[in-house]
Amino acid sequence: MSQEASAGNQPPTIYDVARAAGVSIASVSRVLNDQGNPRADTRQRVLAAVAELGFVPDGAARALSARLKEVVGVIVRRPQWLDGSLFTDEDENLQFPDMINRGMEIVAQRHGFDLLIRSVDLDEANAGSRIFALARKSDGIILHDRVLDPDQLDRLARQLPVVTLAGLPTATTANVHGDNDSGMRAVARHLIHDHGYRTLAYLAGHEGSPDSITRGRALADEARSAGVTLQAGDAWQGGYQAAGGAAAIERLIAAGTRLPRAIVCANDQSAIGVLHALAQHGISVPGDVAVTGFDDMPVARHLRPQLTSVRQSIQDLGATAFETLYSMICGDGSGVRGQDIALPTQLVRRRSCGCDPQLLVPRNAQEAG
Amino acid sequence: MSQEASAGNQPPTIYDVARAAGVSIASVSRVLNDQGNPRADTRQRVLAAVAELGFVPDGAARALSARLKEVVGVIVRRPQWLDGSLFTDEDENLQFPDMINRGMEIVAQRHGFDLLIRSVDLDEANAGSRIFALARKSDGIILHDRVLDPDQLDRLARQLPVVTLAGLPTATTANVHGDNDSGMRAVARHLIHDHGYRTLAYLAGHEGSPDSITRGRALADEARSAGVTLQAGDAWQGGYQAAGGAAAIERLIAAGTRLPRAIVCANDQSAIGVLHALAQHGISVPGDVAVTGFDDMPVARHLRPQLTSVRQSIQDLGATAFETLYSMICGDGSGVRGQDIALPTQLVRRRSCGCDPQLLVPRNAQEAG
DNA sequence: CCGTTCGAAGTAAGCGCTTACCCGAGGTGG
DNA sequence: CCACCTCGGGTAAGCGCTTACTTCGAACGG
Repeated sequence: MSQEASAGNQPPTIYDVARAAGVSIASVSRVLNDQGNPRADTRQRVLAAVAELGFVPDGAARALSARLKEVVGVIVRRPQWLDGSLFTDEDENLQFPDMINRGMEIVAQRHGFDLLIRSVDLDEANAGSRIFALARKSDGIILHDRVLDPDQLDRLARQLPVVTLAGLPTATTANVHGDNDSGMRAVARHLIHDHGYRTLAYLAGHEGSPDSITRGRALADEARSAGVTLQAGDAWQGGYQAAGGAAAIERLIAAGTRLPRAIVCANDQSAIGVLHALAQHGISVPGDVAVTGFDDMPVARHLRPQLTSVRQSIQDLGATAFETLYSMICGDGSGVRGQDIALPTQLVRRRSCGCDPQLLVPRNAQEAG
Repeated sequence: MSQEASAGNQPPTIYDVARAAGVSIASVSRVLNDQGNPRADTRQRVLAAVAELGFVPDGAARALSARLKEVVGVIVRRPQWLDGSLFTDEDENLQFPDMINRGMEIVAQRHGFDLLIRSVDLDEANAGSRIFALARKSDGIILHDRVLDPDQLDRLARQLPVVTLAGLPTATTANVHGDNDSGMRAVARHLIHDHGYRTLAYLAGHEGSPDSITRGRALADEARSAGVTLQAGDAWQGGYQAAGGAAAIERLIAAGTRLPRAIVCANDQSAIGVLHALAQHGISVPGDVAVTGFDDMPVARHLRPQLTSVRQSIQDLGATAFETLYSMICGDGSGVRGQDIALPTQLVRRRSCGCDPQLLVPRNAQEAG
């Protein structure tokens, strides 16, 4: 309590502690890191001095010396803004990555790690260099959503452990994603067999997204084998965003296209836009057109009608990504490099697909899932 | 491209660059930091070597030497979980802090800073020490939502710059918050004078929250001067959470309490719970009871009925907090310490208060706000 | 009783940068 | 023509830790 008297104080260093305890800085370090076995009284004196001074080791010095920063960098892709639309204020687009980050953070804490979060515009010219710069502040990197081309990814992975989310694994990186295939097949079978819909459409996410591609492919496959019609392609691009979903529907209606019986959206966000556009035109959901999402974001159950979606345990996605990265940082991680880790998904039936929630499992059981 | 041949390479150091360029490490450092005026050819050689090797300086070494980590720590309060409720999966509670963080991050980027994010349970015994530990990895700290008691806050602020969000300023810290007072007064006047409601209730946020207290006080003041009844107190605690809002309404209905004409919620999140509970009991909103929120989260406009709320520019809150902290870190910051910075708020009228959106300003203008 | 061993604690060498300081070459004025 | 100044660039001293290596004292056996 003594030398913190005046404001603007520098925090105490290990030297201050050593002096106060009457030992060398090496002893202080040993006590703090449980190395060697100090005599009981030495230990006591050090601990007392630490408590007295409120000493906490400086992160940078520790990192430099121990070659471990206890920080992992996270790169989030900032959505490009679609101007002039109803959904200009698309902050909510980031809810999905934010929830994933939350999952990482909770697990990271258990290992004494923190997350250094940086977002990048994809069209940003130097996105790559900003990612490499973050790398030098971290022990490992988690990349959301395909932010680096394969060459650069490879170069990055050579320097430090890298895990991707919803990307593609490489020889040196691991990838974590929801089980898109079985999730989407469950949606498709439900719409086709349980509801008997014969015309479907797939509103895709952004181009090149492995998630979107896999989901689309699974849906197409199920549609084909059931012999039902599937619309997809250029007219059906939602870009994972509400504005994109709404715009797609507007264009289709303006073009006089006959809408399919059910619209399967690549994620919940774009489904929100679809629901909104349909409502604007007085088209009833699910009466005229059924709509489904993917992700089961918390907002899905607050929509009218409540949105049928595919639940991924979003926090698990983050937690798994972190654990995988951690094993590469601290263990040898040889077992995980190159792996593609799929987490289970589960169809959540609500009103928007045509189901009557009253007839389903009791609400609490369903919601608690 | 030469020494990155094999996997698992260490990134190049400043020594590698110096050797490649045939200069000393000091020259490399000078070129990279624009110190002194190196001869043109020296500069060229260094830059070429940097590009060739893909050199990026190590963050820890730079931080240790320059006494600047270019990192600010952010402490978010993790919500305590309310078990067994419909809203168990309250991930969305973190949407508000996440959006604030987004605002910080965007501004931080412009200054080359990154955010180190850590969440704490309030009931966690060592929340304080975890915050102090984060401090040693950062150049400054931003505290969301009252996570530290005044004594510890003061001790922390002695060691490094601190800005609080929705807290209270101290002699050495600055605080940033939305203008709760005028926002809430706008809600109150609208409900009382425009709609003529004569019985109101205030569903409070969590205890001790300065935001909640200020909002409640403003509402009470307006109610008093208009001579209308205001219910508040123990029965009207929502804890800022949907589950809390729903539970409060359930308890009131179970107790046979007659509901007021309008329920003013401390935030949008708890309003969601209120809307839900009212719907469960077949109570019409806004026909029987009007409901308002606060914050104008993106989800507010997707609710049925759309939620009347008070818009705060959430990202501005974060951006302002960062800029304030930055001026304390890099400038002298003497001007901002002790300040309480209020950002403007704006009433957004939607359906849930009884307004007919069709009669209001055109949708796009309103939504784009 | 002395040589040996063992273990606790001190000494010092980095970790990869920034920067104060110094040196030497070139240009100026007396 | 020499003393002096300028300025680009090298040398080296840290920044605050961790840890390999060393030292020293106590305990032990022969």
